[in-house]
Amino acid sequence: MPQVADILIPLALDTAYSYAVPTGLTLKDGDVVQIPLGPRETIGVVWGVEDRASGGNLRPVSGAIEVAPLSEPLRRLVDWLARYTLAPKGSALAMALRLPDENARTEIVRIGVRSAGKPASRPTKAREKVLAVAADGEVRGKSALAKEAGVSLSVVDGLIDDGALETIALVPEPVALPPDPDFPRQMPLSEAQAEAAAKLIAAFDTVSPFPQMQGEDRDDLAVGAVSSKGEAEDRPQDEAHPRTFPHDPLLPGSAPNGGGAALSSQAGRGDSHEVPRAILLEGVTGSGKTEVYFEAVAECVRRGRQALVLMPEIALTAQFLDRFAARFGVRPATWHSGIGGRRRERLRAGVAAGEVSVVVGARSALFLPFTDLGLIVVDEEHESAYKQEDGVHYHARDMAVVRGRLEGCPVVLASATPSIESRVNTQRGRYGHIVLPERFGGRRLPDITAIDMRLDKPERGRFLSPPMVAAVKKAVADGEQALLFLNRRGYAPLTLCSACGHRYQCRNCSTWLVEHRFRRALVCHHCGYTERKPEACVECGTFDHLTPCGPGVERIAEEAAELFPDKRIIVLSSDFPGGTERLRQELEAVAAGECDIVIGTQLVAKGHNFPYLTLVGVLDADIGLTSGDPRAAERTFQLLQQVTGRAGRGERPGRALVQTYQPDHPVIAALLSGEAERFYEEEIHAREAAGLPPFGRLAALIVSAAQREVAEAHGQAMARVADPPPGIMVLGPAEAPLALVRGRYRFRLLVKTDRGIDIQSYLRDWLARSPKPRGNTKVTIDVDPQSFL
DNA sequence: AATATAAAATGA
DNA sequence: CATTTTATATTA
Repeated sequence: MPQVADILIPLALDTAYSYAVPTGLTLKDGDVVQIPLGPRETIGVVWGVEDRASGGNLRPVSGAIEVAPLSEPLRRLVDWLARYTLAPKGSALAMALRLPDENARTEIVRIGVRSAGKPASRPTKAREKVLAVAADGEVRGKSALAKEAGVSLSVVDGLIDDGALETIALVPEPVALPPDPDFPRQMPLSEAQAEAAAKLIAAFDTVSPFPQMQGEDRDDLAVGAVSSKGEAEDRPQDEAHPRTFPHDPLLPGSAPNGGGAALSSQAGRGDSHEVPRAILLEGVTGSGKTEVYFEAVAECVRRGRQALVLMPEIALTAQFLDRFAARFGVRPATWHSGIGGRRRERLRAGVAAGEVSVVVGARSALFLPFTDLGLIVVDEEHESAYKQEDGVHYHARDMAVVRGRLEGCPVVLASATPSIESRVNTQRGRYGHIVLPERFGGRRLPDITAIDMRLDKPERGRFLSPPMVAAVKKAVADGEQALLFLNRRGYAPLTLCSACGHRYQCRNCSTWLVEHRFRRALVCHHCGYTERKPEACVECGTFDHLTPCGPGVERIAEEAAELFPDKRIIVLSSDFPGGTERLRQELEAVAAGECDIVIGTQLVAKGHNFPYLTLVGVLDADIGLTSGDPRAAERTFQLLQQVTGRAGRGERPGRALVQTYQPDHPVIAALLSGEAERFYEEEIHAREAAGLPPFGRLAALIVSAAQREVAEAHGQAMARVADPPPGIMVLGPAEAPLALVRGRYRFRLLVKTDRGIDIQSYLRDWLARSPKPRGNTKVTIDVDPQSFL
């Protein structure tokens, strides 16, 4: 019987294409094959094979490619991802299968050298130094040998020509050395840590393994799928998303025991005996969460299975890798966007072969071809960096929960400041919850005190209030480190001419230009537009009347330098002069105590630990509280809790001072009292009272109008949704100003649907049926289905 | 994504 | 009307 294979191609195609399987070729699901597509050849993955006559008009599969096939859980993850994010299946596949890089194919053989045992014909001082180093007979890289001997490369080359050194092809170093789960640890776990670790380890035996997953479970893998009414929201409907593949247990309607009708949204929900989909590991800053989940990683390795630790890219620091090495004896294999070429391919191959047991990586590591995944840890689970906002829109934390269920392995979400989603999920019993309420080693959390800026005013033109100045003065006098936190890059967020009142604005974005004094430029933080800072006002021509309004970190540095002239001050922000490598070095230097006062943006709140830091001064806690973002309060609270938590993690106790104009604001009050729980309760209630779900499946609908004149003719550049289509709830704003972004007017609003429909095509159809706007306006819709509220 | 085809703009 | 640029459709 001839065979037909359904091949999914890693392109923006939503359906698999059928190809004839040539006689003599055996294919099974997941195999990677080469296929003709139009006039060219590409690769694809077998998504299904059927015994049937091809009908004669199908093109044949060209051949199989000798790489590890995609495992069933990974294929199901692709299906799930595509459906959940409304992305074409092929695009989802492209996350897990990248076309083989031609550069990576050609193996680069590194040449090593070692002593040939005979002396140099004409010995020189430099040559002797090299031979002395090489005398041990070890093989070294050429440059490594030259560096060790303190000579230049040409000396080594000369000795090779001379015959005193012999060359040897280096075996490529392994992508990762095996971590040792029983490596002697330097610091014993605290009682609380040991207890938490034991709970995590117990989870290895309670997760439901993959083959048993069935019934309502299948549909209910969803992670962010709870509305205010607590009903499932993301149950896709068959008619909106016709099934293409013969057997896909994740899709409703294909269950052996009755299909879609049995998929009650109530079934299985809220059952306390149900196995949790993930475990939230919540530990205050300094509680040693990492050490706790390292124990789960160790247990996973002991069981011979693979572990994946996801981190936001910025948190993948040398500091973290060293902590890993202190526990496991070696640094882990790492995966992030910067890893390319051969290294990337070899790591993939190592993971697929099961040789690499632990991978620490950024969100894209989620799609690595693990053969036997036994644990996923999502560190800093609240981080918004887990959201991919271009291409396929997905949230890596949530997809980690999905992959964990598909692989039948525990998923640990770790954070000091968990997201609202995870809190709600723990409240509802969907996620387990382990709490570490106290710091490791008996250290205390920093005392947080507010400075009411209405009472303690800074001097004119200054931004540090007297109590803040006094606290910094005392800390540095005692030889301690102080951090002044202000989440604003540059010198001043707004520049105006005091002669004519002209405000410098971005020509693309309707935002104010931020002065960067070091660079002598005005910069738009929205689109990156930069112009030289003018000598005279561009509007009225007056000299010396450009006035900076408000502070940025550069301006604070200026003030601090005047107040503390003999102290070492450093400014750390993402636009650090000298690039990321220099920035990394500076962060290390600060951690080593080579600095007295750090002035930083949110960059310093994440990833790095500063053991000498005892004082954190938040210069403006109110930033971000008034923005239109519905998550503003949550984000601000998390950021402030993270940054104040930097203090006092070393020997000496820490404290934090918070400058604010609204000490009674719920966010500030919660921060001061340390009552995070209550804050989140209130936040969740507030959202429900406002008719918003605590979170849900949302789409941001972006309407772009092509022409400025037309947009402005339409009622003062305001756009509105007069009549949303049924099934779509507009969360707001119903009417909003058009923002000019890269030459196009855009209008962004949040919509929500509780139906399993394809939001994008649904809205397109609705738009096509709506009355057309006058003039030459082109309206397009772009949907971002992963913008969780 | 790569390629084919259609449509629009350019130019003598 | 041929040539070049740009937008849109197709790939099994």
